[in-house]
Amino acid sequence: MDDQTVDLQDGARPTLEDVAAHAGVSRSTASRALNGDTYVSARAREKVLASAAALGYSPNQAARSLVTRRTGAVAVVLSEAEATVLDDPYFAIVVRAAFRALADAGSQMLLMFVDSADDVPRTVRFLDGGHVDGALVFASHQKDPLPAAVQQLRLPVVFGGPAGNLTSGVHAVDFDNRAGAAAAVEHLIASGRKQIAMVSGPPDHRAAADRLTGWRSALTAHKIRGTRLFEQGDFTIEGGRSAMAKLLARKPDLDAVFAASDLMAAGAIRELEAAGRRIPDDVAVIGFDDNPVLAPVMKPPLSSVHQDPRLQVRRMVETLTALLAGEEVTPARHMLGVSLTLRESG
Amino acid sequence: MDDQTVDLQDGARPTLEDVAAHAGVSRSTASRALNGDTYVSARAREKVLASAAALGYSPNQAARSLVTRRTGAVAVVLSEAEATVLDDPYFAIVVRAAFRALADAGSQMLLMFVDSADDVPRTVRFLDGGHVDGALVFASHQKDPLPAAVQQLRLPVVFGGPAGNLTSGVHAVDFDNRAGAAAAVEHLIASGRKQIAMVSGPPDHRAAADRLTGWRSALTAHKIRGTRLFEQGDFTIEGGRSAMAKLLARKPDLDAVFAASDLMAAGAIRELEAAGRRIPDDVAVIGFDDNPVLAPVMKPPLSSVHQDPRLQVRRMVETLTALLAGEEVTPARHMLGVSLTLRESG
DNA sequence: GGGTTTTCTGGGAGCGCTCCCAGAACGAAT
DNA sequence: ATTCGTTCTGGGAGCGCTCCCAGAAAACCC
Repeated sequence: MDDQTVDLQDGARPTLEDVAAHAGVSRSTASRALNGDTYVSARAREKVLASAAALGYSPNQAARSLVTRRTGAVAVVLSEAEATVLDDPYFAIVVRAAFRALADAGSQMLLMFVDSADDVPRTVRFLDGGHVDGALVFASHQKDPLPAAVQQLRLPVVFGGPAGNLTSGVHAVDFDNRAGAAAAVEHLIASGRKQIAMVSGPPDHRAAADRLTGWRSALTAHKIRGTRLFEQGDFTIEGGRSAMAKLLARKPDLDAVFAASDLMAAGAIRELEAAGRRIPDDVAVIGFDDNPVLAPVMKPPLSSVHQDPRLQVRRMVETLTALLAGEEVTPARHMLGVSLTLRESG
Repeated sequence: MDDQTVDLQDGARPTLEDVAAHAGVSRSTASRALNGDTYVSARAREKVLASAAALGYSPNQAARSLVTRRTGAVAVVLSEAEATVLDDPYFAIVVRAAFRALADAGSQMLLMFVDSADDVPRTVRFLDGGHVDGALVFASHQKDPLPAAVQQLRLPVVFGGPAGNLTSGVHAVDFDNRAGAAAAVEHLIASGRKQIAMVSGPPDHRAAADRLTGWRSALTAHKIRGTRLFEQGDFTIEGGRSAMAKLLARKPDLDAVFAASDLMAAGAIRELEAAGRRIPDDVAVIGFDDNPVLAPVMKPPLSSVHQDPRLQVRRMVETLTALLAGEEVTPARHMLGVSLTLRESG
């Protein structure tokens, strides 16, 4: 028995030194054994591992990151109004998927919300403070100052969706909003609809703008007039409803509506029904997002453009992981395809 | 000008030493000035602050926590099936509120999900690893092994809702599920309903069990029979729907349903309508949670038992903060009141 | 004025870890 | 045996910070 007796204060956490003493080796050897380094004899490794288990050792992360300059944590930043984050299951899915993907990559997820421009300095300071190794940033508004500020930092960052108004030099994983919108409109046209209105989103919102562009381009591609038959909503049910009301006032005989989000589609449907229109008989409705808690359970079930946030997050984490590993990754906007999920509404 | 010239490697982060040199004071004084300690002359404080700003200094968190034994991070652990977390905006609200409350308390939020029992050891190891100062744990299932495991650790923990099967010795902030359920049933009774069925939740789910008890006790308090007229759902729309189908088969002339969640209430309503019942004329329906994205927008708008997750989280953070400050807090289950929000469904 | 208290300052130690380096141990080749 | 290379080990330095302590400086008292 060459184990040494090590007496620990009862409340104290064992240190590497304690493990080493218990195993009868030096601190260096213990460190090497624990970290799987080369040049450790099988005998020493075994003893160290056993001692670590016996003492219930777990390394002090602070001490380790002080010397390795790695924290093992990645920030996930959601720069979005509170209501949006709450109403939209997209973010719940993203957060969830990010946790998984990061955990698999050996990192912890530090979740941060940015509500208003006031929060930006605080957030930037934190990100710059060496608390995290990298960041995944979701900022869909063009006016959002966060992306530009974050990009200044020497911190690996991957954006989800648009990166504010940054167009080049950034790592981003986005959906092909334009193609998705076009696909929805193409379907409406193919099924014989003539007056295809749109409930658009805030023009400041990049994805919303792209969806509007997709709608418009599909119409023009088919030489259909009425590319101004759109009204702006704010991604809420109420906003969708009032936009729909305006559209009905402008064009009572419209026979289809494409909404830039499922929530707005829900509002539009409510307004249409209040106005006595049957769906999809009188008016077909297609949404965007394929909101899993909304689209399938609506009455009628909502057709919607489907996107896969989990895939998006996985791609983002892959990119960030490569960046953290020091690989040379050329900054690029990675485009993810979307598809049309047809249900009963259109 | 008594500032000293400090040359930094261009990529290097300035250290406290750099700031001190730039300000012409010692490292100790710089530290005191930056941390707002006592006994620093106004002159020195100003110079240090100016130098820190000029150099863009931000303290190395690892070095600081190595000596202070504080990480400045708090884990928020959601031990819940993935689907539940996604479908239920309660968690989005909780996460959001926790971020705010913790940020206000000067802590970062480390969000962790525990999907299955397999995740428990990993999570416990992490929490025990000194990465966080404390934890807020949400674990609503009685069989969940996490609470007991976490409670073993010498880590300040506050539970949200039930703490698995732990009943005493824990800090917890819970809602008065029983009283809420009873209030809903009381209202149904008062408005003349005679056959009040219930769509309950999984018996393993503490809150669900309490809601069932509340329903039952309200019935017996009014000497109403039929305390076995309940069917179990699983907190999903589909589960609510099939439970409702069973209830209708058992008692076609029931005139009210209390559901242990809004999602199940939604399923119940769908089934009731499919069976030709009008709501609330034929059957009154009351849910639980007052799900903000669901209850107000349902057709008809759903009456529901309202609870305030934000308040819950704030209380939890208050308790944790006190614990972290070393205050002696007697472990207790803090009960939060709930209220009945009446809309059109019942 | 000397003495005492209060305010302020700088140096040293040390938190627990990783990494570098010199040297020991061990085998294989001369 | 002697040399050489490889494998393995322990000690020392240092990451950037906070805290303790001794001592300097200022302020206040008789």
